[in-house]
Amino acid sequence: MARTDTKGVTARSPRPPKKTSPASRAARRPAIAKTETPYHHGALREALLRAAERVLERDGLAGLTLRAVAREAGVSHAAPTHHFGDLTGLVSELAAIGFRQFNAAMASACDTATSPLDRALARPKAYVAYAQAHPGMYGLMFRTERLDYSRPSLHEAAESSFAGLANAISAMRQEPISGNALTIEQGAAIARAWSMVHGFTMLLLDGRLEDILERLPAGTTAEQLLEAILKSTVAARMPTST
Amino acid sequence: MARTDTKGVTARSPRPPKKTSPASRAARRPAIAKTETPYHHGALREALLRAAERVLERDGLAGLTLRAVAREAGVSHAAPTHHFGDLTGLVSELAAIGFRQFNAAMASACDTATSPLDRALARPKAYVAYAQAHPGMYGLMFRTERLDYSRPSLHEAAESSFAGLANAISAMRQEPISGNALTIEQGAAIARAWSMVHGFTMLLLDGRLEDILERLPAGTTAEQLLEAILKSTVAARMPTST
DNA sequence: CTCCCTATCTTTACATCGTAAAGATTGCAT
DNA sequence: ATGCAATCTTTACGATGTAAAGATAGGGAG
Repeated sequence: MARTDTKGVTARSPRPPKKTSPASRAARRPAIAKTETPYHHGALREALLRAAERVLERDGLAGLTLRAVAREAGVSHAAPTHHFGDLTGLVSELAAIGFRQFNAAMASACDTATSPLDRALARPKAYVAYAQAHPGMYGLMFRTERLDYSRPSLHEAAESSFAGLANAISAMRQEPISGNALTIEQGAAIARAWSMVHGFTMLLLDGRLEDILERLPAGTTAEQLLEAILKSTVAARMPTST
Repeated sequence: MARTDTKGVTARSPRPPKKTSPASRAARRPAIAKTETPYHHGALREALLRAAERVLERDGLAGLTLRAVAREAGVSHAAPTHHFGDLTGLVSELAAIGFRQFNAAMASACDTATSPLDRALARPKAYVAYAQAHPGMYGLMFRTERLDYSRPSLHEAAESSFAGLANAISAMRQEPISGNALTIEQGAAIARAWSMVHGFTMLLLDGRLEDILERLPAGTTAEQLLEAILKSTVAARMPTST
């Protein structure tokens, strides 16, 4: 254990001679064991991201710290710095992964839909389903102030997610959306759909909908509540659907 | 300055004799100055809450730490512990204050409305307006995992906020809402309204609506976007309003 | 009126975190 | 082969939350 950051070890211990003996590490890894943690990991960046996702799912957003991720990956606590700069960097790259997962889930949900009403319900339901399946990741994507949207990967993934939403609204209104300009009605339609689903998701993940759910007929699930919301909304807004 | 937590002072300094001389403090406060920080503050709890609100508005959610609040109030960093237990306690009490402010703002907004359409628009607009005027507080109330809703003050204030929402929906649908049971339609109406406004607010505070706003006709404000959303929603849902 | 008890506040201590800086190691180009 | 640069580890430091022990004062019991 050359790693100093193992949990529970006092950092203020009286330290040995100033210069660490160069032999100490080599002695433990005598040129035979390549499986033993080599000094140069080779693919640390990806390993750290995988570790971060594991930590996020296991310990939640609060547990997602630089040092915890380094521990999970089995490297020294300062190793992530070189690949991500700081916590914001790591978290932003992880959020980009989340957005890509999310986009993939949305796309596959749209494929399975047949009727136009199904198409209208499929996306929001997939949206909430993703958030429920990956609450930590969703929280990371939408609730963290420590996200740097100037990072290309995150910007791109989030932008793509937004484009998917705009396209869905465009399809539902049966009018094309010009890339750069929006009418106030189009903007309102997009913002409304997004606000509704995002708000519902946040309230659900925060347990704030419990008050409503427990007053509904016994056994009513969040999905059913969402569906009830969507159906009345869509019925009032879809053009001439029987 | 008997306070050790003044920013920028190394905590690891070689400390003087084990026992602090009891005269040191008395010498600086020689029974004359009652304005000089007395050992017993008298109303520290309220002073800490006021300080916390100041810190929150000045430095945002990230700056709202126990020690920062103690500094702002001019007491030792451990003083808040006695009154709030831990950070969750302080933050929860502050959130309760926020909910009460919020409820008051909503109530006064409803008073000024005249026409039924105004009544329908007044609440959501006041909701977003509050969040924009107090972004830190709103974030504290709705985005912090460190809230303990089992605290009576917070539970009560949040409950009252929810009741206000339910009443407004009840009035708009022109049907009374029985205290304990809800039909699925009623629940959907409440959850939809709340999700929409909450989601819009979150996205707005997070700057996620900028993408939409800058594509709208130049100079369109968030309020106008919200109004466009609300008008189409209400028009589709209000019973026989011209 | 005095004395002690208890609530209130301060000091001290420590584990943890993010981050900076310097040292160690290795791959790779020259 | 050799030296440079990228990668990883050590060390260090300020900040935070929280626990525990010490200091102070207000107020009731005698």
